[in-house]
Amino acid sequence: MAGEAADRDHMAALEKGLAVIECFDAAHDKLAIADVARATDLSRAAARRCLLTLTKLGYAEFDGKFFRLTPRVLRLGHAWLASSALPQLVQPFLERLSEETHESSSACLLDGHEIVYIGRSAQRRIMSVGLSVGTRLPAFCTSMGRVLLAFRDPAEAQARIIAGKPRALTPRTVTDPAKLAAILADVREQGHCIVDQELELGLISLAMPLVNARGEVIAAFNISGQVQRSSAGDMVARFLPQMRSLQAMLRPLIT
Amino acid sequence: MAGEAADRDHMAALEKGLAVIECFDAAHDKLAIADVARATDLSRAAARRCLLTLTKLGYAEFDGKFFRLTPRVLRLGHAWLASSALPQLVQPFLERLSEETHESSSACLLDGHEIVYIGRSAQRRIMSVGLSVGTRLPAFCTSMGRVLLAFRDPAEAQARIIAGKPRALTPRTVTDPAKLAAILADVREQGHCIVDQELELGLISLAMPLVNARGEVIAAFNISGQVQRSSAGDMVARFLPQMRSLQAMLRPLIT
DNA sequence: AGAACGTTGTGCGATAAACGCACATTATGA
DNA sequence: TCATAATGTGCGTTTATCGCACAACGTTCT
Repeated sequence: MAGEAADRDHMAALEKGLAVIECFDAAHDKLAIADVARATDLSRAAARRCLLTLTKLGYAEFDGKFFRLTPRVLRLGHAWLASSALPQLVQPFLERLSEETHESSSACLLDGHEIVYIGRSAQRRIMSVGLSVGTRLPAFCTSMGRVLLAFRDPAEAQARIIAGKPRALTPRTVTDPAKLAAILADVREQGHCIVDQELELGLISLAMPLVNARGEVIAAFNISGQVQRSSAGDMVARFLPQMRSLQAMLRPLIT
Repeated sequence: MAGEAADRDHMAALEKGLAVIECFDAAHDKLAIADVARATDLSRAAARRCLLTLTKLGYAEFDGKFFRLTPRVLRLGHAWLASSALPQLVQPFLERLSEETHESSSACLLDGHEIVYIGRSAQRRIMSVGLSVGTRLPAFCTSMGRVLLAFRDPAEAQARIIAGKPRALTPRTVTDPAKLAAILADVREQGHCIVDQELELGLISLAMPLVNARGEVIAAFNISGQVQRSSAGDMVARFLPQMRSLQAMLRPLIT
């Protein structure tokens, strides 16, 4: 067992196939071969081979003109959901929190410069886009994202922010890395983060870290509501105690 | 444009990689190379190449001994969730139904001989296994599965049942294809299906089809509870009206 | 109608990528 | 301590993948 393996063995076909799956999204529910080739930067022949293989395996279907994913691809994401303890652990707590507060609550992880939802209990539809497990949002302008960035090495957080090329999503979005660094320092000190309409106008959100038994921040959870129902100050006053209690309750349960 | 393409181009590497991802599940959250090779019937070398590639792409991680999936694989399942209208449409309705009834409700599709959860609102943890979007259960012994089978061609339903090799999950599970066929006929006639502790002891579930604007059955939804809280008859009496109302409400909204 | 364009399916030779074996090395456990 | 099993690496072989070129097809112009 000597040094690390060279990247000599790199299954290119697998990489291409996964890219093909990922190029389907809300705006592109059905795609022709040429569309996929363009979206993935593959040759038409390669895109076609991928799509044909995916169809043969049941992950996609073809109506003679367009390809479309099938629910079978859920197996892939579910492989992680089922094999990871955290989502199953936090989901019932989110549901209770959501029921008690009559607001939506979520939990997520940091992945690169994005946050990934791993649990959610919605009270009403609050955002224009639907949120669900697996949804990804930019970390720099979300309450949970800022929490997760705040509890990392500042240089690394900065790098992740810049890697995400922050763009303003509302007139209130802070995109300047220096200002964000100052905000993260505050978040780290206070132990929670509130984001007021920086992701979407009318949306306000309060997040806290999820800490494991060893004291490491491994995820974040939040409560979000509409600004006309509660101001930022309101939310902190009304929900922070319950959130702290949930945080403490989960801490010894997370390995 | 002549006859159908031969399966000459079949990207074997893609098939293997997807199989590797899917071999992770609740019972196998971290796997060594040899474990994956056994689970997928690949050679150790091939399994290793897949895992290395997945790691390089960020879908898996390696701690020197075991491989583990990362939340990045959620991108794959999310590609379908985002590109399909149905899950986003039904989720808020499930949450309302669940809130009104104080019981858990779910929606699912039929995929082969299994049902796939595409939405869920849990009121409390009722099953020993955690249910979430992407979870798969056998169709033949679940209320939603029987609904979805009942509204298909009986011969096809029969074929799907047999393909699934029905096994009894509780002492009450019906596994005989002939008896199942009779049950499906009843379900079709009544328009709903109740399953009483055939999936798990103590669990009782009432399902109905989700019908689109053209009158086609495309999915199913259910309410499930614990037998000590409500008998089968209770559930039909208490929940059927609300479920019928939800069914009618959704019908014109589903394309 | 006819032409020009974009898209698709197919075949094929060339290339490199994936294969699977063997060997050395290192845990793990009886 | 020895035996078993798992891992990393290298290499010759095979075959899977590539990307081009061509023909067929549908659309949209003039």
